[in-house]
Amino acid sequence: MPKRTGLTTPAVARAALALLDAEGLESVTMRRVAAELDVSPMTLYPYVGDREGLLDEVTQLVYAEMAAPADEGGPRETLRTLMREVRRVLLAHPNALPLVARHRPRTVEALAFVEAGYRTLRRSGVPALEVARCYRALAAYSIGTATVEITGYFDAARSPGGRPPPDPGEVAARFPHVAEVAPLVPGLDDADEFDYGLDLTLDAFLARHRPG
Amino acid sequence: MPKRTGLTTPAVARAALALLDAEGLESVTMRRVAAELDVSPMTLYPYVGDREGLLDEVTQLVYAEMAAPADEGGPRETLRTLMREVRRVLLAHPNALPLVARHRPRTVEALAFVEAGYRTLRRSGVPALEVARCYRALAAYSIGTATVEITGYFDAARSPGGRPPPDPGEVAARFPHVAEVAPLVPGLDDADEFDYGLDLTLDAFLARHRPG
DNA sequence: ACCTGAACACCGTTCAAGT
DNA sequence: ACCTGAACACCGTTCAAGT
Repeated sequence: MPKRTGLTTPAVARAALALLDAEGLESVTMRRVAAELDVSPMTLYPYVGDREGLLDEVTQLVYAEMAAPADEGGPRETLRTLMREVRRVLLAHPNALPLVARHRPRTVEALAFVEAGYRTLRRSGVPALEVARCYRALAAYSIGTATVEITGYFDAARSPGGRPPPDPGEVAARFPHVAEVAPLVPGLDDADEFDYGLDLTLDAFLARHRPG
Repeated sequence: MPKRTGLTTPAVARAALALLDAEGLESVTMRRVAAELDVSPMTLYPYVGDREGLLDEVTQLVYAEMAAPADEGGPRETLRTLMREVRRVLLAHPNALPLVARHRPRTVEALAFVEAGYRTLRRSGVPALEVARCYRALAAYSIGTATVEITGYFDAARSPGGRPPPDPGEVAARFPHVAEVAPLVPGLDDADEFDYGLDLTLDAFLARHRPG
């Protein structure tokens, strides 16, 4: 639809992604993105619909960065490679995590990666309905583990505004197991835990569908 | 610290939670919550620090609604009950999901539930470090599955702003497995898939720590 | 000590107008 | 047809002032 500015939807999304990576989600405003592109804020609307439409386009760019794995080796290895690629891209765009959690892959560029996952499972003989279940579970796994890792869910330091935490002595007295175990959680290695949980899931799933 | 208004931090958080449930996260503004309590916006600041502090307090209220399970039966049953309780509360406050994803349990009221989970595993003989790993994995599982379920991640209808989706014919031609499998995903039963994935994880985890 | 009003520096989006 | 400026109805937060 546009002409005079030479703008395109992906160009707008790319400017927004750069802003997202550099300054965070709350800095991705229609006005800031427009300023970055040297146009008036209202110019963006025909290209992206509204702010949430822009954020969806940004999410599609992130999905498009996930490279489909080569289709060699067993399904277990291929899916592991695929899931590590998801983790790699999400860690490269940590501020995009809330967007990935609410916009699924939709464009041709983004769906190539999804196709690879479905194809791997179907070719190894898993029925279509079971592939759907596995895909849903792996999507949840990606989002959940990335959230825990990226937000620093268990990092002690984060106490964002509000009241100070309750007296540690009181916590220790009332919740002895929290006192014992909680300090161990932030010391876990993110990559190790990712592989650990993924292997549990993949092993259990593929065992149910072993040919014969 | 306050006096003349009779306000307390939990009272402010309760007003904010009511607004969150009724109108969504973007309606939970300092000005709206203050209006609900018939005070000036600036009155809230001593009670909650800033907006994110208020949202953290709201999150603690949500965690506090998760009832600790009775400590009877095996760890598998107790953890299953506990995880279903997490799901129940998150579905009761769907708009709180992004908050749960960035604020962990912190208050005495919220930690009682966490203590129950740790205690169950420790009492059944799992070493503390392994309990930490299991807790981290279950937190990720809760957040991931709740995200997929609550946001309607796979529902076809959601196309939030932006361009129309690509031509379905083109998608089917280029991505035959997407065309075959993707329509099956939204038909899955959320509760069934929750239990399915949870059982996979718990079975695999507890098998590694069976006494003897 | 506790609360507030005005002000500052922002938002997304509508709408009428410009080229 | 494409782009824009002004305006509307909001934000969070700072600060000086009131009681």
